[in-house]
Amino acid sequence: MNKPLVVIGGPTASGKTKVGIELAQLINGEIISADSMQVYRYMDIGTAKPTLKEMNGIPHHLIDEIDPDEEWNVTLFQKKAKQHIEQIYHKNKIPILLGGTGFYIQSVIYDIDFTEMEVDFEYRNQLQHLQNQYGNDYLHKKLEKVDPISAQKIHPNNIKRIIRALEYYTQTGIPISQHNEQQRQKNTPYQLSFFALTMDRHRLYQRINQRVEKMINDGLIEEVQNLLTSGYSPELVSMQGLGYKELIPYINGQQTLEEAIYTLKRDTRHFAKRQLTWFRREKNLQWIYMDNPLLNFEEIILKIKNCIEENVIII
RNA sequence: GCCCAGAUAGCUCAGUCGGUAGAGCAGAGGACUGAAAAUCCUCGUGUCGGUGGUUCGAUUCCGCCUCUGGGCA
Repeated sequence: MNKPLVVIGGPTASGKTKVGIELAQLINGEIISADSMQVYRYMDIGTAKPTLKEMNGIPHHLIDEIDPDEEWNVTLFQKKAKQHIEQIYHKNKIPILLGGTGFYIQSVIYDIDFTEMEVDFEYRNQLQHLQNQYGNDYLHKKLEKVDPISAQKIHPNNIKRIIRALEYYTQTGIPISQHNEQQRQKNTPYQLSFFALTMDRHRLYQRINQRVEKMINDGLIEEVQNLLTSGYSPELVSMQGLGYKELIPYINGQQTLEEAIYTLKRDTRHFAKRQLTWFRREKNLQWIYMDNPLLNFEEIILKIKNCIEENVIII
C-alpha cells in the first residue's frame, strides 16, 4: 500500500506558502520545500522565504539548508527529501511537498533514479572551452556520434544539456537518452495528491510586480549587497536566482534602479510562465484557481483537504 | 505665427529607388531526468496619422489638415 504524499506546486506568487501552512495544520502535515533557492541561507527576501512567525509552528524542511556557495542540485534534493518523507511517516504525519521547482517535484514523485556519479567540473569546463573555440555545432556533432537520439532531441544551442549528455555518456558508457527513457516509464510509489495553484495570468503578473516592489521596500538591495560583501561571487548558482542577478548591475552602478526593477519583474514573469508549462504537462494533477470568485481562501483549503481525504483511505 | 524633423505591430524603431512591410523588446506556446529562479526552441497583418491629388497601382511622390518634438519670432 502506497503511502500518502501531498504535493503543492504552482508559479511564483500564486500563494503556495500560505496554502501549505494552513493545509498542514488541517491534515497534520509537515512541509518539505521543493524550492531550489529557499535552501540557501541569507537569501530570504528575494526567495520569499516564509518567516518563523508565518510558519506558525509547522515544521519546514529543506529551507536554510546550505550556504550560498555550497553545491546543491536535484540529486541532493531528492535524497534529502526522501529522508524527510520517511521521518514524517515515522511520526504518523503527512508529508507535503511544496514548491515551484517542477524538476525537484518530479524527481521525488517518480523517484527518478539518478545514477551515482560525481559531477566532473573539469570535463564540463573542457567542453565549455571547446564550445567557445569551435561553436555550438561542434559539441552537438560530438554528441551525435555517441548518442544520436539525444542529439536529435537537444537543440544545438542548448549547451548545458549537451554538456550533461556528453558527461553522462563518458562516465557511464550509456546514452543519457536511454536512461531518460527508462525513467520516464516509472509510476509514482506514493499515494499522490498533486495540486497546482494558479490564477488569471494578468492577476498573477500584477501580484508578481507588486511582490517585487515589496521586496525592494523590505530591503532586497541590502540583502544582495550583504551577500556580495560577505564574499559570495555573482558567478555562484545561488546568485543566479531572481532578485540577485538582476540587482547586481544596479549595485555595481551599471544600471539605474528603475532598469533593474523592470528587468527583475520581467524575468520573474517569464519564470512564472515556465513554471506553468512545467505543471501543465503533469496529467494527474488538480489545478486550484486561487482567484475563483466562488470560493474564499478557507474554502479553497477545505476543498484541497477533501480531495486529499478522498484519495487517502487511512490517515 | 513661421521654419525644420517626426507620425509604421502593445513599446522602441528599421524599411519600401511606387507593386500593401520587418527587427528588438513586451506577449503567447513548448522542451527539460545531476546548474532547473538555470538553459534552450517556436510564434510577427498592422486602416504604415487623416484627407485629397498624380498613377494601372500610394504606406512610399505632391498638396492640405491633425498631433508630437525642436528651433525662430
